[in-house]
Amino acid sequence: MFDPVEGSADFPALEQEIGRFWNSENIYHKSLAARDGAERFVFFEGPPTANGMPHPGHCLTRAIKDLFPRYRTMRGYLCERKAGWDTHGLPVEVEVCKEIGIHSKEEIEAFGVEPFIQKCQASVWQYMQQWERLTERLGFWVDLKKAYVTYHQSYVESVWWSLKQLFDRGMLYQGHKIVWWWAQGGTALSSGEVGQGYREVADPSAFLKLPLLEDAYSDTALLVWTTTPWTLPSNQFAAVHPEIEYAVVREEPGKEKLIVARDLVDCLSEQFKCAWTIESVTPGSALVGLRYQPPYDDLQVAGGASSWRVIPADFVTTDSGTGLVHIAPAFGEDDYQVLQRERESVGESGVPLIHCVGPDGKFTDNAPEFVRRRWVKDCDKDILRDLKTRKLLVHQSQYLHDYPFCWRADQDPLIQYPRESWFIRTTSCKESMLENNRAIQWLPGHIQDGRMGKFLESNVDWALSRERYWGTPLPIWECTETGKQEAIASYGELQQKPGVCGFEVWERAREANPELPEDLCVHKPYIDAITYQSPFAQGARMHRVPEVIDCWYDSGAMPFAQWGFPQHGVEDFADQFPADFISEALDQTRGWFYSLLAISTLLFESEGQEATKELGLEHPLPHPFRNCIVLGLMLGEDGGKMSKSKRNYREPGEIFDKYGADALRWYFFANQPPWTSIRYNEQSIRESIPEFLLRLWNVYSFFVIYANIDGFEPAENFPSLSADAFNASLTTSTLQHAPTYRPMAARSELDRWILSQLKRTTKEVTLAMDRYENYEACGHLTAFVDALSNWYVRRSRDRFWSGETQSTDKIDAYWTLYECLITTCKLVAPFIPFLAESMWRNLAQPFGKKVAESVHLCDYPTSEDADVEEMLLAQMALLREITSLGRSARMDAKLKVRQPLSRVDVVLADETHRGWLESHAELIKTELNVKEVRFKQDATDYITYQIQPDFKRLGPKIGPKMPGLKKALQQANGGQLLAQLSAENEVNVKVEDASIGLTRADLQVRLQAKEGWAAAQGKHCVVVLSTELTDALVREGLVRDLVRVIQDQRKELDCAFTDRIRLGILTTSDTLRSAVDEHQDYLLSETLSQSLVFDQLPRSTSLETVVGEQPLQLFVEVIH
RNA sequence: GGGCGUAUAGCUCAGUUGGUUAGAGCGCAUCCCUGAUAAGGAUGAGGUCCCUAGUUCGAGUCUAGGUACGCCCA
Repeated sequence: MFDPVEGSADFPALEQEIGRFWNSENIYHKSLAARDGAERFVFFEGPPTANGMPHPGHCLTRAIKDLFPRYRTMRGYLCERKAGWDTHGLPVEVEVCKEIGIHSKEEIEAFGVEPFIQKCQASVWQYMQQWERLTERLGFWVDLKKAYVTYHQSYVESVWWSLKQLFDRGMLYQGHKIVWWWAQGGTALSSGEVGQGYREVADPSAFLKLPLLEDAYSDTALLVWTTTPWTLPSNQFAAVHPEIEYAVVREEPGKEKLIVARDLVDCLSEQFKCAWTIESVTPGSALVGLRYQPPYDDLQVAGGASSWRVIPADFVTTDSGTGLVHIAPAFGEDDYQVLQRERESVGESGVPLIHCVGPDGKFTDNAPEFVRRRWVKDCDKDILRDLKTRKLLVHQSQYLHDYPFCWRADQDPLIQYPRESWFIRTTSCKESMLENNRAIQWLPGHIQDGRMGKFLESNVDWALSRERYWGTPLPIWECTETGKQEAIASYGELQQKPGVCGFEVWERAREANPELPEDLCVHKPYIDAITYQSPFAQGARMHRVPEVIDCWYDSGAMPFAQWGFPQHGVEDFADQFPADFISEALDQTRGWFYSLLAISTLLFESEGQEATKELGLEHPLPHPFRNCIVLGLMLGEDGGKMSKSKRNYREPGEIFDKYGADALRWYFFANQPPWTSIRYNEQSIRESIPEFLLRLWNVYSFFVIYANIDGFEPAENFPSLSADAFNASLTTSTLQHAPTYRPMAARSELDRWILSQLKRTTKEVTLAMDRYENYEACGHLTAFVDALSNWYVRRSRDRFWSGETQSTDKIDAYWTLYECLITTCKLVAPFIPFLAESMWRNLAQPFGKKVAESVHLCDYPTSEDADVEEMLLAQMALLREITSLGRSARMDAKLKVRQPLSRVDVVLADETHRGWLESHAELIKTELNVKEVRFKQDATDYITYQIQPDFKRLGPKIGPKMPGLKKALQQANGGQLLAQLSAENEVNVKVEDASIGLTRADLQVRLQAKEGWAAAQGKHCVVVLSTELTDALVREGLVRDLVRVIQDQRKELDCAFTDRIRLGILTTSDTLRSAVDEHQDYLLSETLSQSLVFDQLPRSTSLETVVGEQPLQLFVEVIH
């Protein structure tokens, strides 16, 4: 006996129960143990941060991350799934600041770095429970207990180790970086944060003169444009494009001359409402080197001789401005690079950075007196007024553009500002990164050359350091005397240093609070306290530099840091690198995907190869991952970004409770390829249930109901097989030992058909999944379940209902359906693990402990080509088309299926399968409720043949003659043409004076039903109905209709399937009465009636109704 | 402003190396089935394949330009 199955499934409840089973029986770990020693399938978990609520987007990521490891495990690979948590970074600090109600770095310092860090550590786990619940409820199998955590000491030390490698190889260096700076908060913002804060503002737009100091250009000034007047006191250069032409213009004789790009002369003079005449034209290159009078010369610096000159720059355009660009290297990325280049050409010390703004965003004492100590943006107006009085301002207006503000304090504009920063020389391994990138299989493919490729091409050195608190401390110690630096790879290494001290700060903290996690000892401020004797100078001490690192580096280091490599996990790392599969959303291209690639390439190539060899690693040029599915972004129900405040999505928890995790998973996998951005939509999730889950469930439930009624016991009298011979996944090779099991070849055609279909599906699904194409795989599964439900089961119902419980045919049907279901639940297990498990547990249960206790411990089905009867599949498809067309024709003629008809004629476009179809006339008759089926070859009475060239075949041969041929064939008599073809094998068609010889293969034939027939045409055939109704047919139809009414009534009366009834019919219709007389036996047996009278039945319910057009009163009495 | 992507039925989305009648599900309409039954099934209506130009015998598909939206970067 199988456990009875509910007709209407409660998937959420079922899933909870399965989840408990997995937990209590440790199924995940058993699935690993079962693959012990097998080839690995390596999966890396991109660590989410647990200090934000998980939302539907995370469900997609986690569903995909679950699908392929499950699939591969069933395919025989060992796939460990180690969870991970990203715990460092600014977002954590911001959360904590919010909690204690502070903002700036000063306030953090005042609050105390120590308590602040402790709060950060605690805050990291704020939403841990929600994450764990979601992970479990979704069925994402991942080892949460062994999760790697980026703030853990072992992780931090692993990161330190890698940074020391880089430092020792000169790949880690200090330099300046122009950052977006939040002056009020005293911190740089990451690009992501800056991106959030752009909004349109009106800034001043000023055109001003920079008078040239060269004799050859007396009384001439450069005209430059700026939208940030506050940067003018820091002006250092004026840039021109060497290949642009510049014009010297003058408004009227005697007045001063101006230099602007020639192409902009008209546009600017119009804007300024002045009439310029061009005096001369010169290429930009001729202007290079000219000295000019800066707007402010308060910053005369010794040795700054090369400043305040015209320099060449490629980024200068004539799209806006004047074609001459004011350069303030302190306040612009491009500008800063100009300075760097100048420094390279004249020697580092030659060109100091002109700079008169403090980190607080206020002018320093180097600035002109009237702006000192004032917030720079407030000084724009005063600076312009000052320029005006000095007659340097040519024109002034407003300029609308996007400008970034602080995302936390949206009144604070950000400014670009130079900061001392640590860099990783990623540009030195750009080529290797590109090479690695090419070795990765990206899905979708365009990421490779597109977003990732382009990003790598424009690679700049990685700005690693952050002037923050909660992050992996940069493990560099610096000599107080000489400034010389060295990198440290572990806490232990530090403890070994001569004259080391400062551990007491940590120890005191630990004493004061024994609960404090040990891991904090490698964090600020404790680590900062540790100093040691300098090896570089007698008596000097080594102090750590204050910075922490970019948390993207943390995540990119996970391939080795998750194991604590190289202090621990050397073998684990060797075994599980690189990854076979990773997946995250598109936004990780420049995030995790890049950090993985960059770190892996940096560490393990060139010099690193030596270390690689020493450590026994096999991969000289690693691509840290082989296959990467880049998920599309998930949008809210309104097509906009998902946003909590807009409430444009459902919480995952709600979805799980209402529809279940399988429904959500199937929606993700089967509705679109995962890389398209999808619109999260509750409706579609709901629809994935009847479309697939419920259909499968219904077949399963059908099987269980009847198997139990008929006592079908697959394990009954099963021979005792050795453990080797008995496959715990219940494959054919095992089932075939059952005494009543007959080989596929011996079974009926329908059985062979569905089993062929099953095997083909298995093959297609496997091929698709091996290519990481879940969407395609789901398509095949949907088609199979449809075939199983809507053709196999439907066509087989009579066999299951037959009274001969032990007939071979019936038992074949059970075995066929059983095998289909057993295999299907293995096929769908990676996709909808809960439902699959529930089915498996029940279906396999008769075999007891010999079978796998979980479907996820099974081997994935495989198929042999030889078992697929391709011909049969094609024939059955044609048969289904014929019945479908027959129904269509009936619909047109308004003849319902219950009304028997005398005949259908089927005209085939291709005669290949005619013989087979003729032998299946019986089936067509039943499906279409007709008395006779005729296959006709010549059917010109009701068919016209439309002949078209086979474009694909003839295109290359006849090319331009195609339209002519098409027309000629259209006009020809199709029937004749085909007749001629079958007689002579070739016909000649005249096209534009040429004659083209055509064979049957060169043509495509379409059939078209002529008007006036109840006919329907498909791709391969036309079905024509005989619509003539004889009295006998009408009578038969009436009885079938009557049967339906009686069956309705049985249902109304809550009859059990086996209840017998008595019938009474009162009617004035002779037609109906004679119809009933004629078909009485049929009527009685169909409705399980013991008797029929044309009279009332006293103790019964009655029903007034109409059958056909005949009114009657029906009496049904249930016999108890 | 630059890069990448997307645009196909009322909605959500497919659409193979270019092949001439563009598909699915939902919704809608009409109907069927009634021993899987608060399910199931059939049929139908519904399309300027974003626009313009080009390449080609042939373009939803390739090229160029444009429009709208999204993401990334500024």
